[in-house]
Amino acid sequence: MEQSVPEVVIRRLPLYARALAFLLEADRAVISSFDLGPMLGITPAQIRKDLSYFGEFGKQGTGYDISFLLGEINQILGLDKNWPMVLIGVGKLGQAIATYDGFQNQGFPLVAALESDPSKIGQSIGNLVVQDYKDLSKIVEEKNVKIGVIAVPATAAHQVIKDLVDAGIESVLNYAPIAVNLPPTVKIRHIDPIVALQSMAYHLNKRI
Amino acid sequence: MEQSVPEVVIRRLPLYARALAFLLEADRAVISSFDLGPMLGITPAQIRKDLSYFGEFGKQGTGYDISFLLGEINQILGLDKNWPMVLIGVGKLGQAIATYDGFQNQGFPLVAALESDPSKIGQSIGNLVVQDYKDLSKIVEEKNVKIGVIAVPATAAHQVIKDLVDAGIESVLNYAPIAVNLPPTVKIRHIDPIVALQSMAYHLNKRI
DNA sequence: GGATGTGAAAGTGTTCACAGCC
DNA sequence: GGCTGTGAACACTTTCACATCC
Repeated sequence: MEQSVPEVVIRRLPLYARALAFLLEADRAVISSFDLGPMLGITPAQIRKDLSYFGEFGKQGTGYDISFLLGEINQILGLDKNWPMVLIGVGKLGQAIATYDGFQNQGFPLVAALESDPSKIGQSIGNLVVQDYKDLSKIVEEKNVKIGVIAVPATAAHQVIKDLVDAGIESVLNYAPIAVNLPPTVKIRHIDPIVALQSMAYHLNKRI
Repeated sequence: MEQSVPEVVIRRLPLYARALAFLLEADRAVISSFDLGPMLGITPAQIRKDLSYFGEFGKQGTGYDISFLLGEINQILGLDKNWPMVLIGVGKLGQAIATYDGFQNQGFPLVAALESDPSKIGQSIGNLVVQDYKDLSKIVEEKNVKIGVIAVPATAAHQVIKDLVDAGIESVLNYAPIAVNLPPTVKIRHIDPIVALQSMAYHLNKRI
């Protein structure tokens, strides 16, 4: 049962949740680790091991009840709750983020969009009115925000991350092309297509 | 010297390259692993170990010549070359991708944008004219494309990935919310902010 | 029979610590 | 003195293989 759960395991849980949601949608009721594994490119043993960190969810000889397991994973991840987010930066990228409805739909609604450029403050994007970056702390506190989304230029990103942490943010979704050193209490995930491409380029380059 | 290089190491090289480029921009000439590590949240020992897979680039007592090391890493990753890419899907996300100039600037130019929706074929986005998805293989061959970028809905993504592989694509940058099982000769990287958020939600949820 | 859950084994990746060099 | 490069030690992750249960 529950010991300290490896970070890699936590990163795979969302993939399980998504696959289970898909199967449920397709009216499947039960799935075994042997059938789920190939769908995700993960070995059946790994799926079973991963789930064993949190409990015993399957039935021997049968597999996992999809609806039940999905509910359990959603609860483990906290996806049964809403996690309001604040967006920093409403340039081109920030606007794309603000008008993407996937965040809202998946329980991660943007509740504020902040900018320091005065010419942008007061503008509407999506269903938000752009607010002054200076009000960050106030907004984070008032709306009980734990997640910050960074869509500012690389040059500004380090300062913004510092400010977010000072304001009490505990998780950062970072679209700026930078690396950072944070206290382990603050989690960060980088959305960085260039870095992704560069690591694939290595493999392409090898073949020549 | 060079043995088989762990995949994690290859994924860190782009971060080293970016940091070195930044330092070079700031007119720094030399850096030690002890100074570079904290910038990236990576231990100095790891940086040295990573680089040791490819050769000996530093000077004892001094550190690394930034310009030289950057050049070496760029060469290892193949960033001294251009890697043309083909985009599949020109919906909202596809359009954002097509008009983002970072790909072009970093040596990953989009050379074609494909769609199967006839109403979109012929439209201009960025500096491209949307072409028929049916011509995928032809375009990949003619323009010697090795990288495909997927910006289609989840429901279509599996088929598109199959088609890309059949057309000879070796690397996939996937923006669709799916997981896949591919032969190890084909590399894939997922850009998936929801999955990133969900794994952070776990840590937020734990504290409650 | 067919699948889970899990210790033990194998395999990877990271850190240590120090000889060697500038 | 200061820093690299690297075997060896350690830590973490995955896979195996099997007892257990439906």
